[in-house]
Amino acid sequence: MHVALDANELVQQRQNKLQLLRERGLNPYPNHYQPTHQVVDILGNFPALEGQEVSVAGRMMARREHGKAAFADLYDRSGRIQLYFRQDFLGEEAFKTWLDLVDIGDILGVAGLVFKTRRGEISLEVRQWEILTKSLRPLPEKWHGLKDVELRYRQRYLDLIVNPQVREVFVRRSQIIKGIRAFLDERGFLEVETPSMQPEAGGAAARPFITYHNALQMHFYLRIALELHLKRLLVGGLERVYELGRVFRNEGISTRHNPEFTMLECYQAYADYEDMMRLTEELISRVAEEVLGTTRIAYQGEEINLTPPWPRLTMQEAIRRYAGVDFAAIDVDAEAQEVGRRLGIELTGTEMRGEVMNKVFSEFVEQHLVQPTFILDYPLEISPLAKRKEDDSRLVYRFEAFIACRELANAFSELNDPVDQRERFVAQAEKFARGDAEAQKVDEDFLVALEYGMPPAGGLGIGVDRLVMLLTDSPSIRDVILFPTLRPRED
RNA sequence: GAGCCAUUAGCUCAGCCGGUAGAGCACCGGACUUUUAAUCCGGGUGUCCCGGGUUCGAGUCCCGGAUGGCUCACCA
Repeated sequence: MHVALDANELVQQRQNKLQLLRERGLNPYPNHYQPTHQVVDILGNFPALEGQEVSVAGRMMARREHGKAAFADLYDRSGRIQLYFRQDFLGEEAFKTWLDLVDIGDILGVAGLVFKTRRGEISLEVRQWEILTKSLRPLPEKWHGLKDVELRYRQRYLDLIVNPQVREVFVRRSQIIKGIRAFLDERGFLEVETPSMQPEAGGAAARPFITYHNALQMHFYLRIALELHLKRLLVGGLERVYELGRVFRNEGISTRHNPEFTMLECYQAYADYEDMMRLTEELISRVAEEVLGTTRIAYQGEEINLTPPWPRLTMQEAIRRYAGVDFAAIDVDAEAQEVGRRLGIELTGTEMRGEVMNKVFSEFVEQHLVQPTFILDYPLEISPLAKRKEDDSRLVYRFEAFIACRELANAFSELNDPVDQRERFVAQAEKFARGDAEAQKVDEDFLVALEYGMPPAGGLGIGVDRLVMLLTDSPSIRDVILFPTLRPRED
């Protein structure tokens, strides 16, 4: 891939042209160019601009030669405009130089008169042109675009140049994130930033990345969640906070998992998980409405209706419905394992009741949750940071939102009892000691914060990349991350 | 981490049963002053992913490796 610059003839030809430009006194990399218009301004204001002189800057992407005249396509960030070059308008020398020394892919500034061709296309009759950047490598083909997915990810700039749909996805991603901010800001949430490098990685069940700080002579973990620091801010009285932040999980890569990804977490004092359900469905439907103009979307051929309210189903009901077993009647771990095995689930024999429940859920229920659905009341064993239910101490006030069979949001009434929290951490630490690399450890610093008193609160986490996938109809998370994690290529 | 698939010109791809490398676009030379996948004439530009092996002969068959994709595992 890292072909030496002189490796092939096409590059050599361009380098020769670069040299010739310099010899003719043209700077192939000038410092400055000030276009008067963007392409979209010209296309959108043709009646007012017809016959006027304007200038635009952008990348030349196609050329159609006709002897002593030629057409070219110029793209800027707003769109494409056709350029018309004529020898008798430019003079023989300027015309020939453009013809001989400018290539597809070069970045140009052009000034000329706005007109419409015989075929009705708004175009620019070029009176002056200058090269703004000489391109030394040939671009991928215009008709088929760049298809090689490996090149698309490794050289995303090429993907963006030649595949216009790709740009659309990332424009939309930006709009989605802006929409999330606007929604939360309106409701009085304060956007904050918390550390990415932490002495312990907590707040989720995941293996962390480790890094090393030289001056402090110690290891840090890259965060796997935003949770524990945001809750410290509730203790501090901020009451409504959110962070849109990158988190890092040292796990496998798939169409739904990138090692670094973007999470939204928000926390609201004096709210519970019911409030967070309403917040979740309002947030997602509102963002869809803003970005797509509708809450009825298509994802990979499925019609999905995001209009609130979304149906709610407890995890036990869902399992009863789709797997035909009733965990409410099961109390001991061994009995739960027996039920799991009968359903064909592989178990090691160390699973607790709630862990079996979760496996059964994943295996039998998730595949049915195409339309937005809240699954509520999760087992306590797999929810060490959520508040215990008052009417069933085996469960917690927690829900996940599923859309298109995928977990999109995870939320709960936050556990603020420091004694209970310590016990949960200890249980997690025991699992870690038994070899569960994803279990959490006791976060003493966080416990001290809770001991000062955290108000009752609801918290919500949303996988932003997965939301963007949903709203851009993208099948892979790599389609919504500009530079997804890849193994570096050895040469 | 496992299974399957892919890797051939700058890009998109073909290449049969093993016989010495092909197309379109791009590019180079020529013609052409309103074309738009411009057109017409001429030109193939290559580490067939890498390394071994089998064979008279390997893009093709076998083994190993690299990278990527999909599925699975992992991801409460």
